[in-house]
Amino acid sequence: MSSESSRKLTIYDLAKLANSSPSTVSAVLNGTWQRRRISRKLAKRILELAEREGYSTNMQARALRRDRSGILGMILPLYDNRYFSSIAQVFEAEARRRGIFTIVSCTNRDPAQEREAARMMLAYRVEHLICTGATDPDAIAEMCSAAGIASLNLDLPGTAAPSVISANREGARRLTDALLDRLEARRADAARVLFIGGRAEDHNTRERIEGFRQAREKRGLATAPTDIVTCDYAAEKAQAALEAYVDREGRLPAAMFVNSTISLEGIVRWLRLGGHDVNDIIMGCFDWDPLAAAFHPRLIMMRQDVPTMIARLFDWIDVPPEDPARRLEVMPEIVGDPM
Amino acid sequence: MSSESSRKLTIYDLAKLANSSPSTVSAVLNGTWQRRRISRKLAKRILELAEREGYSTNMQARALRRDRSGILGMILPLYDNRYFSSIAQVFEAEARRRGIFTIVSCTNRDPAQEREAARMMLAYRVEHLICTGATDPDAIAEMCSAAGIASLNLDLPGTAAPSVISANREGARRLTDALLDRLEARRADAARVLFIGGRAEDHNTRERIEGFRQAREKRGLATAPTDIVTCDYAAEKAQAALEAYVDREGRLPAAMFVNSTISLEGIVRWLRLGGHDVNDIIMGCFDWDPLAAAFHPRLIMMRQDVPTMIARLFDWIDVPPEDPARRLEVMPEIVGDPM
DNA sequence: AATAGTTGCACAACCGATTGCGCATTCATA
DNA sequence: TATGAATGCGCAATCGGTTGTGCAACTATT
Repeated sequence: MSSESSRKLTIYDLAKLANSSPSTVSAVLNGTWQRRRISRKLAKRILELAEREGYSTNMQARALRRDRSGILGMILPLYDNRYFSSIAQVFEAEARRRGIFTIVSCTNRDPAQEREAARMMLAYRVEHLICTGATDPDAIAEMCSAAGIASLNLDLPGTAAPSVISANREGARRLTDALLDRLEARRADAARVLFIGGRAEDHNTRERIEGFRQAREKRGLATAPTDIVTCDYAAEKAQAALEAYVDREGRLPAAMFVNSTISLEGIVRWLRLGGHDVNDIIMGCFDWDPLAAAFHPRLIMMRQDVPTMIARLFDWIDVPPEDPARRLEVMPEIVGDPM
Repeated sequence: MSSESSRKLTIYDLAKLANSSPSTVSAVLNGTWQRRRISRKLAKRILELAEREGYSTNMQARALRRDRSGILGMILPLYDNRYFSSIAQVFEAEARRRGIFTIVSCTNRDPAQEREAARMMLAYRVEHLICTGATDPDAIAEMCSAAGIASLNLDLPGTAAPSVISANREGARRLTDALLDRLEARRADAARVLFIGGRAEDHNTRERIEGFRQAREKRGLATAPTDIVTCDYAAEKAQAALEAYVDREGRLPAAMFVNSTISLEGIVRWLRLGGHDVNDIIMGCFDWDPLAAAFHPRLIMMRQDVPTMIARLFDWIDVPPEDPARRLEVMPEIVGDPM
């Protein structure tokens, strides 16, 4: 804490102050001093000195020499929903617990930004790159493998790197079951169930649609193409899509499978604006938001198990799977009173 | 893209391939070649070569030599609300536009984590450190100035570094005015207005309380200590605090000034659980969340002007203010039909 | 043809840490 | 007392860029 003289303190300065050598100081500071047979006494003296002078290792120099940055990179579509923000937070927390530094960058579901962010992360020589919800995970996996850096996919799977994702199909089956149970309890027309939100070309949406279809099929219900509206995630798109659906059908759906909280926002807004009671429609959302739950306690939500997903991710950071196309599904949890 | 032979390509490899020297390659790649009088022809050849071979600058080496990392650091309490997540996103977007790399770290409103994150960022030699909503901004500002690194505060002000914050007092006055207008329109008892959420020791909460008080005073209304409950931000705390208030007063408040969406969550949940109609209470929230707005269109919200705040922040990154205690207030915007 | 100025590039010394290697001491053993 | 092993530490090369300096070769000037 003393002598904030002018420039940053280096191991050379410390060596001079301690009447020792830079290599010794280095060994002491990075904990390899026993292996180098530095005496405990000298080590202690140097450590105290470093502490007193407020020394901090220059990570650039260390990274350069070690050829490892000690940084973990993650790219993320957005921060603005509970799922992704929780991914970022849990990821950071676990990394911090391990003393690893993280760099998180959001890329707005835009393939060009994803590539650009990946390029930057590779330039900073991150040790692993986690691609979360990437629109083109394989493109990034290839950039990484060309650079000799391991990459992992999260949330949306790829074929060129191992992937940890939610069990979308099974989760969707369960969510759909819950919706259908409620419809039966209410003796409503189980045909009028609408799946809304997401992208047809995105793996998770496809899986959820398949789960939706299977759950209905099991009860002898057919699913028509008009029952499924993959209008992208944005609130405005969901709003417009619901309006179009109601125009066409002439009435509201009896139940809805909403594919994200962001879509939910548009749907709730449209219902409000039209003077409808949100509670008249049985709603499930494949996502979780506590504020939505507070406002609408009858809303059924699938909460994706972020802590487990991140834990599996770190398992693979520790021990990379041999199969580069390895895929692991983590079961999400249904929240909100199912009946 | 060719020859992903084995190791990462360096300027030495490129120099050999181009029959040139590392210094020339370096100058070409970082754009200083004209100043060094490298011929246009050679520059072009080297650039093409680098492109073809997929060269990427080792940022650690560059940072070490230049003694500047090209990284901007930000610490943040959390990602899980729209205000902070939007700060992170807008900050990143602007930095990306300028070709600057960012590192964002969330520190859970915990002073120890804040210091630890700051220490890491300083070790990575960030060029500026932005402290957002820090519980102890001055401690971090001092760490930074000891390390010779500029720091700025965002959202919560400090005295040791310049601060960009919301105009909390004026915003709170306006929000309170809107609440009181509605109360009058409804001929409800304007005395029963509750300010809830936040921390008494935090600058923003104090300012908002002062604005709340002033707006009421202007209408001849006194504010009692029991009208103000700074129970921290967490949903559970707000829930418990509201319950205690209602127990004591024997009835619900006529209106509420809720100090954050996270507190709002607890309040709405408690009202729902108690079977109350959320619409019976006139509510304002000093924060903004589109999902809440969709569910509760009568809710009045103050949306903090994140784009402007970030723009001012970058103004100060470009040209640091002379006064280290400089403070700038950015006006938030009232959203939701005021009447 | 001699001199001065310009053009075009390469040399080599850094930046701050890490690490293989080797050289003095000291200690144990014969 | 000589010999071998163990102890304790410093030397110097290295990671991959950046940048001050210098030196040819070429052009313009008188």
